[in-house]
Amino acid sequence: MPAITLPDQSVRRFDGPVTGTALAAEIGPGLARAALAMKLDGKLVDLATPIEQDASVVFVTRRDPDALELIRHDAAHVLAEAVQELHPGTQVTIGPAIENGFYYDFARNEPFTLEDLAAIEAKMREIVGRGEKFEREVVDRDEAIRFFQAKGEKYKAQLIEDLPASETITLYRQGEWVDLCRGPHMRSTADVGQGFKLMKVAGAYWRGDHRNAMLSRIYGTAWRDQKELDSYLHMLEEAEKRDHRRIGKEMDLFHLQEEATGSVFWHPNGWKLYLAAEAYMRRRLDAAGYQEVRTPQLVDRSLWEKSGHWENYRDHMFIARVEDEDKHLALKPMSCPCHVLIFRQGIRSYRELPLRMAEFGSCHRYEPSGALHGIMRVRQFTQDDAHIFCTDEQIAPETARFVALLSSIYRDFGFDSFRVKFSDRPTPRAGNEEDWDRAEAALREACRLADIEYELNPGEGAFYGPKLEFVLRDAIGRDWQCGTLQVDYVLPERLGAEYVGEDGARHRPVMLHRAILGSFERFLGILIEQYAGRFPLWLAPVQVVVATIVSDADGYAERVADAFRATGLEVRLDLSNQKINAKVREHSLAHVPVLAVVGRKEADSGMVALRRLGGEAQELVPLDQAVARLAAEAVPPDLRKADPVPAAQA
RNA sequence: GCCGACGUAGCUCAGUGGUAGAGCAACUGAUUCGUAAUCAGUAGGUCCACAGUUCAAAUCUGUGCGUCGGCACCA
Repeated sequence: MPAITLPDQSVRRFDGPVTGTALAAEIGPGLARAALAMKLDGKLVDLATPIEQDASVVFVTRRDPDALELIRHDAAHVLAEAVQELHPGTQVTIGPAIENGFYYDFARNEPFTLEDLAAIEAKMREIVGRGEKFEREVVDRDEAIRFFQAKGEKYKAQLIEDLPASETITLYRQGEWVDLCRGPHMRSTADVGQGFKLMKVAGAYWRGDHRNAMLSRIYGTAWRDQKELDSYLHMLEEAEKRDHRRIGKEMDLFHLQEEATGSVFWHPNGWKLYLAAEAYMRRRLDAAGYQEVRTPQLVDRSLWEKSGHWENYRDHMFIARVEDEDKHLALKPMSCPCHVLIFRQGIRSYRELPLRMAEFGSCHRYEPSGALHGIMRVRQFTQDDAHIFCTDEQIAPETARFVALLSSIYRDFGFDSFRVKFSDRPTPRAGNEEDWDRAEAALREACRLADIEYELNPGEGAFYGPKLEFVLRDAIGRDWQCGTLQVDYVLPERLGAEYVGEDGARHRPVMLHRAILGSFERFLGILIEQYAGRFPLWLAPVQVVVATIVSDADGYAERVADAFRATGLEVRLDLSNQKINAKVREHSLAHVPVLAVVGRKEADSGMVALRRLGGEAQELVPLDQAVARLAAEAVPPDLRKADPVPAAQA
C-alpha cells in the first residue's frame, strides 16, 4: 500500500506496487509525456521502476538539470549501438556522461578516425528515430560473465568480474542491443533527441592505466535540443578565438619553434606583459614578508640524490656533463633543495621563523612530448616559488595568510573564483607514515582555519607531502593547476635543515612549498585567455596608440605621445598615411586598450579624442586631463591609493 | 610516451602524380581622408626534414622532427 508524496506535498495511495510510468499517467497525460525518469526518495531511477513502499517521487522532465546527464548517458549507449551495428567485431567498454557530453571507449584493432564519425552519427540519428525502449534486467553474475564472453565482449566480462560481489548486475536492452549498465536510463532512445554531435576521436588507456591496451574513444556533445547544441558550438568557436596561442600571434607576444621545443620565445610585447606581472608579484611578496633569493641553474646530481628527486624524477631532468669533469649536473627542475641549502648557511634561530624565502625560479623539466601545450605546459618555465620554513604550530596561520594573499592576487588579475583540491598521500612516497598523518592533519586544520572549501583528490600529493592545488580554468573549460601549497617534513629531514629552539635544542623546521601563479608561462597563458587579449591598462604591453587623421597633425601627435610617455605609459605613434578607419581597425585587432586620435580639430584645441578598445564611443578630452587619467589608470592595483583620481570625468 | 589528425608565402588557407595559388600583411606609388579595411603596382616559396616508388612527387610509401585534439604524466 505505497503512499507516494509528490513535490506539491500531495499524497497518492495505491493498492500495490506502481511504476513511475503508471504514476505519471495517473497524474496526467502531460506529465506522462514529459517524464523521462524520476527521483525516488532523492535517487534517480528509471520510470519503469516499481514503487513498492511509501516514498517521495519527483519526476524528471527535459527541463530539469538532471535531464542533461540522462540524455548524455543515453547518447553514449546509442553511440555504442551505432558503432557495433556499423563495425561488427568492435568491443564495447565504458561510456559515461561527462561535462557537456559523453564518450564511449571501444576496443578494436584499427582505431576510429575522424572520417568514421559522420556515418556513425547518422546511424545514431537513425537509432534515436527508432525509439528503442530501454529495458532493465537484473542478471546473475556468472551468467552475465558467460553472456558477454560468448559475445566476445572481454572487457565487459572483465568489468563484471571486478564488480564487488554485493553489486546487483543489471543489463539494459535497447532494441536488439544490450549493455552492462548501472542505469538509470530514459524511456527510449527517442528521448535522446537530436541535439547531439560527435566531436572528436582520441586514444585512451583501458582503465586509465598506460600499461594497458589503448582503446579508441569517441567524444560527443549532447543537449536538450538543437538550439542548446548550437549555442554550445558557438561558445566553442568564441573560446577558440581567445586561445592564447592565437592571441599570442595576433598581439605579437611570443612564439615557439622546433629548435627549442617547449621553451618560449618572448617577444617585446609579451615580455612587457611578463615583466609587469613579475614586478607586481615581487611587490606583493615583499609586502607579505618574503625575502627574495636566487639560486643556481646547474646543480650537482648529489643534491638531487639526497632530496629524492633523482630517484623519482631522473627521467624528467635535463642532465648536463662537461668533458673535463666526471660530474653530472642537472638543470634544476625546482628550487626547493637550493632554498634548504641557503637556510642551512649559519645557525638559524626559532626567532627567524616563519622564514619565507622566495625565488622567481627558472626551472627545466623534460615533460613528455604529448604533454606540451602552447605556453601552458612547457619544458622551461619560471615558478613564483617560495618556501616557508616554520614550526608545526605555524602551519595553519601561514596557510591562512597564504590563501589570503593568493585570493587577493588572483582578484587583482581578474580571477574572482578558483577551485581548491586537497591531494593526500600518493604511492610511492617518501617519509614515514606518522609524518604523513601529521602533515595531512595540519593541512586539513589549516583549511578549516582559513575557511577553505576543497574537493579531495586522493593519492595525488607530492612524493614528500600533501598539497592544496588552486585551479583556474582556461577559455575552453580546461582546468589548470596554478597555485599550490605543500606541507613537507621530508626535505628538511633529508637535507638536514634545523634551527635552535627556545629550549636551546636543535629542531627540524617544516617546509611549506607554495606558489601562486605556479608558472609564469602557464599563468600568463590563462591570463591572455581570461582577458581575450584585452588587458587592463596596467598589464597591456602597448597602452596607448596616438593616431593621426591628417598629416598636418603629425607635430601635435608627437607632442601628445611624448606627454603620455613622460608618465611611463607605453605609447606608439601611428602617423601612417592611412584612413582613420583603417587605423582604428588595425589597432583594435592588436588589442590596444586606448586609441588617442588627433586631427586638425584636436591640434587646434589641445585636445585628444580617446577611444577605448571594444567601445565605439569617442571622448574629446583636454590633453593634460587625458594624460592624468590614463596615468592613474595604468597604476597596478597594489599601488593604487584608494580612489586616486575622481572618476567623475571618466 | 601512446592513439588520431595535421605541417604549402610573415598570417589564414586552397591546391589527389605533369610549369606552386588566393586573401590579408610587407614594399613602392597615388590619395590627406573624422573612428573597425582607399586605390594601383611590386616582391615574396629548399611545399617540415631525410629516404624510397615513378619518366615525373607539395601530392603516393617509409622514417624522423614539430604542432593540434585526447590518454597517460605534471616534483
